[in-house]
Amino acid sequence: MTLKNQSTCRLRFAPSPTGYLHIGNLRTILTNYLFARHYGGDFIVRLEDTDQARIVQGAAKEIIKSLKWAGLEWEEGIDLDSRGQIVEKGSSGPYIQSKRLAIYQKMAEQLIRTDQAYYCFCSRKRLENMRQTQIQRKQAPMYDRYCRQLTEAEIKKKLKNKEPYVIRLKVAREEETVFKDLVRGRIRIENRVIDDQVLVKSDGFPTYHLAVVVDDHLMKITHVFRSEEWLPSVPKHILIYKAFGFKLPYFGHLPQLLNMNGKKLSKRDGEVAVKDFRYKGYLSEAVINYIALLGWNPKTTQEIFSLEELVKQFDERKLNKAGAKFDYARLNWYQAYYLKRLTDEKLFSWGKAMWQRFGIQGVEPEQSKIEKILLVQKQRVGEPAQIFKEVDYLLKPVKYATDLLKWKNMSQQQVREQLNKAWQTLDQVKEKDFELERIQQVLTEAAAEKRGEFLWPLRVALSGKKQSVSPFECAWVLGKKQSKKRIEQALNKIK
RNA sequence: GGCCCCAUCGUCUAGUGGUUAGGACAUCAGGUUUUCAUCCUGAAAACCGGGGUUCGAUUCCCCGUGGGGCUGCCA
Repeated sequence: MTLKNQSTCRLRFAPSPTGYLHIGNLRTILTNYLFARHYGGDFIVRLEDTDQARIVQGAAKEIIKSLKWAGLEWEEGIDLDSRGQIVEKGSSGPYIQSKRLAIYQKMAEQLIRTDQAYYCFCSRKRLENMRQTQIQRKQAPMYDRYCRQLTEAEIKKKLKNKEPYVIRLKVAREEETVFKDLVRGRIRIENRVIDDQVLVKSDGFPTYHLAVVVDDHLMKITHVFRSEEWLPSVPKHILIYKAFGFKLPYFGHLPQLLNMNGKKLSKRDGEVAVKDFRYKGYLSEAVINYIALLGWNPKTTQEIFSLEELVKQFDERKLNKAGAKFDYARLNWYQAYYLKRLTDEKLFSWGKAMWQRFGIQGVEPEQSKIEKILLVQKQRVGEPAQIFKEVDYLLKPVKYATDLLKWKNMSQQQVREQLNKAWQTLDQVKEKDFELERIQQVLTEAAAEKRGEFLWPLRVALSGKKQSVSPFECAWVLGKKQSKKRIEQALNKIK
């Protein structure tokens, strides 16, 4: 039933520019993307800006940026040009719904001509009163179809008087809608629970229901994966498809992303915008890998997937039905995994941006020092935003209690001897040889059997901390001069 | 209220009409290490409940329960 080895499948992502791209939304997009790529089809990005009141300036651009950050590519739809302006590409456009109003109007009128839709002149007040009465009577709130009974003459008169109207779909309530969902299998809904859906609003804009059907048809969309909140709307869509005589696409309704309390993941649960993950330093590889496995898995024990690997292994039959809780701990594990494996080039460019956001105020280290810190810290993971703060002792002067220099029951005299030895050892390394490997080698040799006695005071002298990165790494990052100076300062403290 | 969807360790999940119910994250313990982290080893940890079908149900069916969603001139 789903096409295999067919190059003509076309899938889309159709965001509303009402806010930033939500992480749950990215997961849904990813499913569409993986399906399109796996079967060699097209991926399209269309803007659904039919709710004029809720449009947020700049949201569309931000959404596109998030998609690009995630590493997704598409052949048709809206995109950003080199100056960051929204442009359109592809031959099925326009891809912005507000530019397609004439199309929807024409299609809606066609439904009226064929007696499958009708004008409704009911005021919002009447609708609201009706709804309240129905709720009080414990009835399902639904339009009472008052305007279905209007005569031809009445309608003409009202239109002539420019009375505001909407266009509603005529739903045959005695029938039932049955369809096969790609994720959930057979679903049956009785039409008596389906309202005479508004297709065109009084401002002339289509509702989602009309626009999505018309556009998906005109843009030849073959498969639609979307969040399960759309499941109850499917009969409406199918009814519209049938009213037009359009061929149905395949639908697949994906479970939602939940917070750790099992509720729909929302802003209250922390930052859920894709751009926030990016800002905080999460790598797109980690985010993609993690969310791909929320609701889908390969049925093997493989946990690590690149985007390419996901495309290759994608199988819509392996999509899950149950909602998945978003667990930051697991995302962090992926983050650690990918951070460690970043090429130096990528690590440095990532780190540069991280320093700009989360660097230490009042300190402006050389680029090479930041790079050394990155190389050290990538092994130690933790919160991306803490990467520099965790090692602030390498960037700022240190303060510590003299006693901290003592390893177990060492005497001051012993500490002094060990620090002197460390100083001399480092002093003998030439400036140009002052690399991590060399430092580790000479210090380890100098320590011989007494690693604790030698390395602990040295590490404290260099870091001022009970817990820190290794003394080798401290010395390497600080450089020869700074390292010697810190050892001297430690020696002064125990005079 | 009505309708729809869902249900395996704390979390993401694998799996089967008969399994020691598997893996990963997190947790805990031990090891490595100058400390912390990493890393290695190990442990604890689950089939929502009740009926039915069956020689036998976590698995199939029904009913509950719980959770989620929809019920807008939002999407």
